[in-house]
Amino acid sequence: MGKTKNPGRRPKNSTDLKAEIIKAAKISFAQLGYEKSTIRHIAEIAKVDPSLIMHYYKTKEILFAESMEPPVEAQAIMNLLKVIPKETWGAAITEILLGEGKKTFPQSILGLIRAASTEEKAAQILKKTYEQQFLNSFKSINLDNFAIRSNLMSSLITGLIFTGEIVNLDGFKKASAEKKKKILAELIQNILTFKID
Amino acid sequence: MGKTKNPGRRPKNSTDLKAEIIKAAKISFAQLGYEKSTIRHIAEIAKVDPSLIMHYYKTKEILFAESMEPPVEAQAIMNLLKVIPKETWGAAITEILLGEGKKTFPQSILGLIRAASTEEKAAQILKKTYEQQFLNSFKSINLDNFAIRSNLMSSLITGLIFTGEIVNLDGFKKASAEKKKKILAELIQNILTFKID
DNA sequence: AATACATTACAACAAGTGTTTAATTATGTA
DNA sequence: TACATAATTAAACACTTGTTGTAATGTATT
Repeated sequence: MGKTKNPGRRPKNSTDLKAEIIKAAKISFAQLGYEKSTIRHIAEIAKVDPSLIMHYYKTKEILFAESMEPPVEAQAIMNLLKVIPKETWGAAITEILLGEGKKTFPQSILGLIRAASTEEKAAQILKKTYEQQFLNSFKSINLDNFAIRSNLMSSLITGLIFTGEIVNLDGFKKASAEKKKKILAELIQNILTFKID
Repeated sequence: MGKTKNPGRRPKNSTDLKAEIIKAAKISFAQLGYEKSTIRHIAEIAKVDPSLIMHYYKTKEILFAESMEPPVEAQAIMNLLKVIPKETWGAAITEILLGEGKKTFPQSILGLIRAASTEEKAAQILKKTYEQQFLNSFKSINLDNFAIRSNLMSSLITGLIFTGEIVNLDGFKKASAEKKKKILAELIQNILTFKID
């Protein structure tokens, strides 16, 4: 892996620098946001010449857009809610989000959140993500006040990631995996079932 | 208010451009974040020459720091919790946050949230704000798991503002003021009183 | 072997950035 | 009235940014 000092066409099975660039872009955008992620910096991470980035992706905006694929645990939630009893929703969704091995929320969404603050495009992707993930799911099972409840779900996830990863509050983060799950399940259950009207 | 085309010392009670600058900086940082808020743009809003900004505040970072005063409804919460019954906490805090005339969350905190994504300094201020506002309050009344619960409170506020103002989800925003209060009260009450251990 | 072409590198540009320097005007003070 | 000094501006500097132009080198194809 890495920079080849000399130019020239590479053999078919050499390192795919185009992929390397996207990988680097994802890391940089997630850590630094859009503006602070300079082409030169991304190039350095990918061990690539800056102009190579422009060669493959014509502009920084395109690079950004292509490195921001929305996370897709979407369908899982909808399918699940249809077949399990209401009282177990909280625990079930929690399992999707934090279950088996994942002790934190998906990293990809952190990048989206960070970038969304200043990049309209990121905000739009994030919106669509949440809508697919929650709004559509809740709507399809005819949950009352689904728009509000899905907003609250999105809000919960966003808030936890933001306060944990960006603001560096550790109250929730420091809790044991078990405790975290229990808490999250409780909150979600409440959001989905508390009486509104 | 406004730019005076000619240089020269102003009479004692002329418009205080220094204040005008901070006001413009707040607006710009809140709307655009740190990087996109150029000195020239801020100067334009304040109707002032860019170099005047550098004259009063030596660097952009200083200007940023001075325009980020933390919002201070802090004490109110703590004092309140001490004297009212547990069952009314949710409604009471809601009243502080959304009561009387304020139909949205304080604007100043939106700027902090937006900037925190890329500016460590803003993140720190936000952290301190939340700690003063919630953590200390909850601790002082010996609320069980106060660190977790205050993290959840911070998370709730952050999430609602972020999804509402940045991601542009409108499920919650579109609800009537009355409904909003009711929902917020319910969520807060749950966060503060649900059984953890 | 010749040629086309994909892949990379180097160097430079134009625009925008934060910042500095020097000059200009008006006020307060002696 | 004269002078020091605060308030403001205009112009430029040094640097970084995204981006481009051009050249070099290798692989695939014929």
